[in-house]
Amino acid sequence: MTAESSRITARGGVRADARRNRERVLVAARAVFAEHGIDAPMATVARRAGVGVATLYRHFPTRDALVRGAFAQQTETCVRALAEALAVPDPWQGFQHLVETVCALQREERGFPAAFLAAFPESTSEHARSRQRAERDFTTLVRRAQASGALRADFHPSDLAVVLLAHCALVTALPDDGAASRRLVAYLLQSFRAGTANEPLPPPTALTLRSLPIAAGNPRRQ
Amino acid sequence: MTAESSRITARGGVRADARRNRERVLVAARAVFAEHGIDAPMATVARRAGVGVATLYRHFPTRDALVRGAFAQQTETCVRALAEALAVPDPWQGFQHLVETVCALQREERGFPAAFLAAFPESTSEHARSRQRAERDFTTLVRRAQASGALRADFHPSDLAVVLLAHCALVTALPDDGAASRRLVAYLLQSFRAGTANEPLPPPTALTLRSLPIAAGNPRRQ
DNA sequence: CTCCGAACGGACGATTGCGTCCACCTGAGA
DNA sequence: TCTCAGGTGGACGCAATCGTCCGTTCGGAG
Repeated sequence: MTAESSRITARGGVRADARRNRERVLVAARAVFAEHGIDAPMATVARRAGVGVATLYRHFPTRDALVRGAFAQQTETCVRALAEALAVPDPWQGFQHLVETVCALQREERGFPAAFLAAFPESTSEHARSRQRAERDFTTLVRRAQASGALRADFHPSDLAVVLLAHCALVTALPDDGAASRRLVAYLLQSFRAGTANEPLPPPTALTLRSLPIAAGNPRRQ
Repeated sequence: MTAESSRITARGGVRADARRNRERVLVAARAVFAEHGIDAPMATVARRAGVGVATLYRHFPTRDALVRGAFAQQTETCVRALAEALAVPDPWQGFQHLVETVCALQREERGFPAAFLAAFPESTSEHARSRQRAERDFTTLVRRAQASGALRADFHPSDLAVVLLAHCALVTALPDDGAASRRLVAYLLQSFRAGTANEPLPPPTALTLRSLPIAAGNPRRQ
């Protein structure tokens, strides 16, 4: 009965203030990651959330856990987008929808791209499974679009990774309104489309060659 | 005469061992930056060069100075590529040559992309001038290619920055043989070409969605 | 060969971030 | 209201990196 009583203390067995703090930490984490990148000090997140460091560590033992928690919702959206894409009748539109949705997500939630690409290194078997499944579904989407003749035959599913990786850099490096991102995506989608002429593009960016973005080197995390 | 005598001590007024060490530091810096990213500890560079930390700092007071020194040659190559591109008779080929050369450089010398994009924030007026000039020349190259009808009319010079930034991420993140890079560049160049059908692509990468590259967040350097 | 000062290497203090420990506080069941 | 398990915050010890200081070494002019 001891277990019983303690488990019922509150909604889901977690004390109300604990649950509230967890939420505050997640909000703060998203804000801080967006502002300072995914490597921002844990203490910064804690301060922003108005909690102590220990509290943060109790809820999320590792930085990875925090990152995963912070962007769980966005990851969910990606999975949903894939399902939606497969549901769209026109194969090309489905493909386009997927690419644009994921890129838009990367664009809107700064910090998410890196989190997304961090790729759940070890992760639970559940994550591995869902990821594997996403890959299979995407391949299906590609084959379907190619069969319809709208997607060029030599497009390879791995090209999606190339696109996302490249696009990631853009949105991470630019404090931008997203013009650069939209432009890159438009260029690429036009290349992906089987043998078409050029279509209109979104407006160009205000970048100059002597522009600001300092792309910090990327030490291999080991 | 004191100035005279000290200035003539050696080739260029610098002691022989000093000049030798400077060179060793530069070589080490390129190697270390390529391996661990541009944020690698200064001490690592010093150790690799077989010199003390102080020596490193004496030759290059700041990390920026070191980075700039290490990749001066590559920067020079970029400038030369631009001149070459303008010299090519066929405007499209000139344009293509430039994009491919710069991207190849980014690909070959890992660490250089970030350095290149670091964009000499303040830098000497000389650097500023040479950069401004590069921009002007590139615009000329673009206009010429557009006038010939080979480059799509809505290509904007700022798109080069978009390409380089995106491409930078790819080569920085992937320990790759360059397949992804070549593929991205090919896709983009096809999009840039005015109203053409698809042309053959380099082979796809071996990336999977659950792939390795961890794109570290990129805290705005401040 | 002798001597001077430029160049050298390594130690050092300062700064910053990480993750844990412990004493205090509080929500909620009795 | 009372009680206490679980929650909380901040201080702390540890590790990594930075940039400087200082005593020593060695190139090269006379």
